[in-house]
Amino acid sequence: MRPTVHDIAAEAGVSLATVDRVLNRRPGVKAATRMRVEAAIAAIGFVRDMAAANLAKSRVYPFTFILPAGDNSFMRGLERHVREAMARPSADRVAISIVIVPPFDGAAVARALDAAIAAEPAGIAVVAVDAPDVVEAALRVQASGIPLVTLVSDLGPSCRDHFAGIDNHAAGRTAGSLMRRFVGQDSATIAVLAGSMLVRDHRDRLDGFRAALSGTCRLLPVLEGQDDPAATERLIVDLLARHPDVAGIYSLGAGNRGLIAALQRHDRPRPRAVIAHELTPHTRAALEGDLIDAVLNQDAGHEVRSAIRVLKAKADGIPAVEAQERIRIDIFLKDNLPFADDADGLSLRPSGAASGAN
Amino acid sequence: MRPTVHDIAAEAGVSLATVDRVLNRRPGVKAATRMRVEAAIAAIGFVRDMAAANLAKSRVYPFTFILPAGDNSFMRGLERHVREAMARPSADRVAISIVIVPPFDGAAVARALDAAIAAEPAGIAVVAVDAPDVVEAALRVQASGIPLVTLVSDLGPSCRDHFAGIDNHAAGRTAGSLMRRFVGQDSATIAVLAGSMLVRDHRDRLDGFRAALSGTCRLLPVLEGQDDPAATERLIVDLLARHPDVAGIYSLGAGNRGLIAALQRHDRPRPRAVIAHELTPHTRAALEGDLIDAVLNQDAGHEVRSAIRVLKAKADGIPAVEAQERIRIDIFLKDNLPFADDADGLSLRPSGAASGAN
DNA sequence: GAATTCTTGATGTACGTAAATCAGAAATTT
DNA sequence: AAATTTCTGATTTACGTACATCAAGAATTC
Repeated sequence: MRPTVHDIAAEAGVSLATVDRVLNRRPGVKAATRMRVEAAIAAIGFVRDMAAANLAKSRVYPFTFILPAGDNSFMRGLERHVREAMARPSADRVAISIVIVPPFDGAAVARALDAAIAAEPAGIAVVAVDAPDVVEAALRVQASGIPLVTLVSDLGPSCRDHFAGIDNHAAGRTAGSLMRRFVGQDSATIAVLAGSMLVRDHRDRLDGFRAALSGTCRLLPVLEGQDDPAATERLIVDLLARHPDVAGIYSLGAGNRGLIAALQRHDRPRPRAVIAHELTPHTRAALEGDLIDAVLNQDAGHEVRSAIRVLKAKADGIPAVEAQERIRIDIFLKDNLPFADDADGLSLRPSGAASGAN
Repeated sequence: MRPTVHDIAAEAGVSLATVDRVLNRRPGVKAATRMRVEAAIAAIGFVRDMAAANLAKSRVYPFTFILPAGDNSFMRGLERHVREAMARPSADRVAISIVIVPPFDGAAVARALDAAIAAEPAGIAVVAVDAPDVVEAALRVQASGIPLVTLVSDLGPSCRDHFAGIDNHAAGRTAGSLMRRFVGQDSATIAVLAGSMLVRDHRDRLDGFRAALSGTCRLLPVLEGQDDPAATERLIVDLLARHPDVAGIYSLGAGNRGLIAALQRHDRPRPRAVIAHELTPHTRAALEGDLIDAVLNQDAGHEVRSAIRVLKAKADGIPAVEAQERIRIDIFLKDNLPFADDADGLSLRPSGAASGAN
């Protein structure tokens, strides 16, 4: 049996009330007595039963999640994972409210942050847009003492407590390495398709990609499709027409539907290597249909669960172990695809078994 | 506030005792009353507070983990993860005892299983050796009603309740796809290095690898190094001497130390593509030093946590959601390596922050 | 020495569920 | 109708912790 508070009291020769005062840092204990109790705690190796403690406290953690609207598969998958986390009874005593804001709209995110502050939650998670007014709002959040976690897309390290997302520079480097190996020859022509250079994660990926390829391939000017399927499709069709020698395409944003459509329409052999980001129903289908060679992915479920864990820890005043919350960069080929309802943004099944833990 | 048992009682117009009888399937409730209560549960959307329930039950889950001895980095990492799971206070009420048996020794595993049965744990996890006496012992475990999970290496599906490990055929296919892309040319000469064809996971990986490469490359006869560094090193040195044209090496077993040593000693350019399994300090160093191009990995921490979750579920009579417990096949290049104490088998740091959740 | 503060103990209630006991009520059998 | 069995209610204790209250002793100040 694990030692309990009673065992501490017996060991230290004090009453339960005193043990409680020490454990919960309540005033009214002489320094000498406090040390006796702490020695007893260490001696018998007591660890607080958090389940019982939370039960007694009947504590709830009200969290606010701010997510972008739009039909971006990845973001909708993210939202689904948040909703699953809300529904999951094991995710104890967290009460999440979701706020949806227009995509790529810094002002809207800033407003949502201020509204969240007013509601006084125990923590806020936000898919950030890297704009000055968002930074200011984030600083206001921190000033009001509410823990703040950025999700997927970061702000500067000084204006949030934690970033639950991947190292996008490393992701770009990974894409670059794969690209170099996949095209198989030096000085090949490579095209890069981004959503917008205004978002930090896209910029970071591009930097990493360039670094990994430096000197070995010829990079065409970056195409910006604004994550819009139609615009992206036009860009790619045009690219393929004007550069028949393109050996590889790296799509580092979310406009994969347009890319895939263009590749599908293309009548000549497609570029030797096509690498994209985020495993969605579309990229999955493209992988399976050999239109894409590799997909780099960040597991939205992990990110959401990690964000919740970190917010909880911060709310409890426990420092989160950063190393433990690092999000992996997954590489998927058609051969190691997980099942559809495991890791995807959007399940194609009707309701789908909740992908609870991992 | 979430509804409680009291709310059920009020809604159904029965007493708390009756609600308890229904919830815990105790006898002594008329069918009609039981249905009223169940309707009430559904109506108010009651979900049992598992934390409170376990507290009240003061239930503990004694589990036995049977792991192979030896200096195999992956296995030692696995053991470390089990010990971390034991130490973790959040992993509630599981009491794990670890049994170490000689590696590749079916008889020893079988004896350990029988000994475990005698101790009557709430569940057993075992790194299986695919031998007839192990199968028989596994069947005895099942006959005694104890849930059994195979870890990393499987037995037949009929003699265990669950397999906590990767789809090794898919892993082999993935390696094959990468290999084909990395060597970049058809009809290249590829060597395969295995531990032993007697273990199921190695066989499966080879099958998958062959399937992915079928018709495109020339596979040399499989080298069996018995996961022994010295023997493996000799095999590889000999291979490189006799087949200077080898374009790729796939190491599907655990003898990577020998492979790496041989590559290090090699004075001519190494084969274009070297792919290995399991991220350990050795393979990590080799990745970083460009001796290996890619490492396929199964996350030992995930596997251990998944095994525990499944055993717990089985012990509670709840069917585990198989899809949710599927273990990913990770692909690591030097560019997307996680930090050392994140996912590795063995941390090189002194004690290391426990990689608790994920 | 009295008044005040600080420290500690004793005790009780609460959280949501489990589990046991005993007493009735209702339904069934004789 | 009586005896029996089956069902249901009421109540209590427990799990491990949190938290509040009251009283009493110890230490401090005036």
